[in-house]
Amino acid sequence: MLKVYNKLLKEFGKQHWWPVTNKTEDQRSSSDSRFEICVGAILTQNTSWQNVEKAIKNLIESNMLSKEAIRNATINKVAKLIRSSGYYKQKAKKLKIFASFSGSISRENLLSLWGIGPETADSMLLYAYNKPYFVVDAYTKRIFTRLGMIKGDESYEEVRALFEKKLPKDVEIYKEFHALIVELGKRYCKKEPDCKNCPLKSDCGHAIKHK
DNA sequence: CGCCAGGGCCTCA
DNA sequence: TGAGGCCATGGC
Repeated sequence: MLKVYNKLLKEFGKQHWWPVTNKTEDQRSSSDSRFEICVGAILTQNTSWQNVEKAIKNLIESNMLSKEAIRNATINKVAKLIRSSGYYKQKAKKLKIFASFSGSISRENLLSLWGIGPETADSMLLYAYNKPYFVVDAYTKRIFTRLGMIKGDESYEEVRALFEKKLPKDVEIYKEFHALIVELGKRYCKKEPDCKNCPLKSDCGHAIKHK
């Protein structure tokens, strides 16, 4: 597991995922940047990050990227701004529900909110709140199934538990590893994988079978 | 034109 | 508790 991480880190370098907006030009507070990460986590559900970036840009330009602004806006107003991220009516509702949540941020509380499932909750906890929850996504399952390290029919929680058991409990490693997994999934371990050029081909039984 | 992207909810067995 | 349908835009 750590070997895979180190290989990917060497191959791709640091990914620096979140926070996205450059904090040089405006003095956004850390709570602003936290909220922005959580918004991104919701908007990117089953959606390419490019489409999400446009939506976030629209929110910023309308001065709407804050809990208060989203909480006080109508669903339609939010929906219009985030249209490019897809599923925009659902996501507008999800954003409003999250922006209206005033309890403490725990995994259990996040999961109790409509629109926040395990991956979104863990993304928020890890990237916005620096808590050691490993984020499992479709790429993670696909890649580690092909690597032969899981069977592929495990539940989200089972896969998460495996990673958290195998890896040192280190937030920075969790953040970087998940980002690297996404990068490998996008570049090589696609639905139709490009095994020939994959940096993990020497470790991967799947790559050997598929020439 | 078809396929898919940094999922989650609902329904129905 | 798990499979299948649904949500929707934009890039290639």
